[in-house]
Order: sequence, then C-alpha cells, then structure tokens
Amino acid sequence: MSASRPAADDPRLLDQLFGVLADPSRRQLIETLVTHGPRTATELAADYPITRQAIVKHLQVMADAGMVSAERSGRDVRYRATTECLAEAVGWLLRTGPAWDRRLDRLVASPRRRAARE
Amino acid sequence: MSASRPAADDPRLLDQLFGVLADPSRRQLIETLVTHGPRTATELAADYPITRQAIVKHLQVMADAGMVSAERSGRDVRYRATTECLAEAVGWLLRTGPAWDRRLDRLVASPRRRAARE
DNA sequence: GGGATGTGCAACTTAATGGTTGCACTACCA
DNA sequence: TGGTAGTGCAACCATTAAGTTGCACATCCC
Repeated sequence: MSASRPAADDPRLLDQLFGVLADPSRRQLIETLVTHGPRTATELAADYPITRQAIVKHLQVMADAGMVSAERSGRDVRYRATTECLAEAVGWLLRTGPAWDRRLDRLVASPRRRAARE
Repeated sequence: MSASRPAADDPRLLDQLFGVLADPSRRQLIETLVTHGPRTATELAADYPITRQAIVKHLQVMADAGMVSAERSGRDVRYRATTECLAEAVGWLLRTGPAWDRRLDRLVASPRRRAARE
C-alpha cells in the first residue's frame, strides 16, 4: 500500500518521481508496461536479468510514487503504468529551464508520437 | 573535467540527469543558479543548511551530468546552470508517456513563462 | 610579507538502495 | 485432492550516496 503519498506540490513527490526515473531498470519497466500493457511481476521477471523480488520492489517504489497501479485478479497481480503523474516532473522542468520556449516548441512539434516501442 | 560524459542517447545520461533531479538540494541549487545567476560554492553554502563541501559535491555530480558549468575567476569558482541538457529528460518523458499529447499541450500553453524569452 | 578568505582533497560515518535467497501462503487446475 | 505456479514477507549483503570534519594549498589585499 502506498502509505501516504505526498501532495502535488510536495517536493517529496518530485523526489520520488525523479528517483524512480533515475534507475534504468525502472525506466525500462515503465517503457515495457506502457508499450505492452499491464503485466504481472513474474511475467516481467522473465524478460529481465533480475529476480522477481527485485522487480516487485521496483514496482512498489513506483506505485508509491504513483507511477504504476496494481490490480489483482485471482492469484496474480497485474501492474499498469499510470503515466499521468509524469506531468509533475515535466512541470518542474518547464518551470525551471529558463530558455525553454524555443526548445520546447521544437520538442512538442517534433514527431514524438512514435512513442517508445523502440 | 567531467571525465567522460555519456553520449546523448546513452541511458547513463538519463541516469545522471534524473539522478541529479531526484535530490531536493540539487533541484534547489539549480533553481537558485537559474534565478539568481552564477554563484560560488561558498556563496551558495551561506544560503543552505549544508556545508560548502557538500554543495561542492552536489555541483560536481551536476557538472558531470552537464547541468552546471564551472568557471574560475581568480581564486573563486563560479557555477552557472546550463539547463539545456534538461531537454534530454523532457525528451524521454514525452517519448514515454502515451497519453501525453493533450496534457503536454496544456502544459505548454500554461503560464510557465516567467523566463526571459528574448 | 602575512593574514583573511576561498578552493581542493581525503577519510570517515550513516543511511539508503538494488539486489539476493529462502520460505510460507494462496489460488488455480488436472 | 494434491501438485504447480504466483505472490508476500523477511533477513541479509554489497555498494553508493549524502553529509561531515580536518587540513593543505592558492589567492587576494592591506
């Protein structure tokens, strides 16, 4: 259970968000979940060089940061990426970078929507 | 000398980038440098609850990630935020979030613009 | 020159993190 | 009903990270 998640403007939320993002395994997990849809921990473990337990731990800190949600069906638990919260991270970046406008416009205009997948 | 900084698409770069961002002191340092301009470590230390050495360490990992640059003048070293690299982070986020388009457009349209455009 | 101020380096402590193994428990199904 | 596959929990280990203290070295300036 995600204990008590910090409020939207709590710096702790950004800590968690960026903290999750700082780990390559976790970014990869997000990508996998985003592109291939919800998965169980054991399914994920099959594709990763680390143990199921390690994956579960990752998923738990991600859930704590609000980046995945777990839904149980029968005996297995399926994790789904909830990427909305990433807006918080983007928000900070946009707020902070001073010379953003041009770059950002470029980014937004660019063909970003061939998404992850590769 | 930032040793060997990873190439633009190296996952290690994202590790570093998000890693830097995951620490509240470091985010604050960036904000300070962005809003108040270049500062020396000792100047910064005056406004922070941590020692100069701690600040220097932070600045070093930030420099390693390409987020600040140090320029020496006489005996003191002045650090300046180089926020361009944040684009890399934003890039990943945009590439990854599947339901981004609407939110992003909203974010872009929102009053983020307290920064000098030109 | 010499004192004040600032930087650089290194050793150390403490705590968090990413990972492991091992095992108990729960649900599915032949 | 019993075996199999999935989840949950806990202890443990190794490494890294954030922060400290202490001191040597460089530079400014009276």
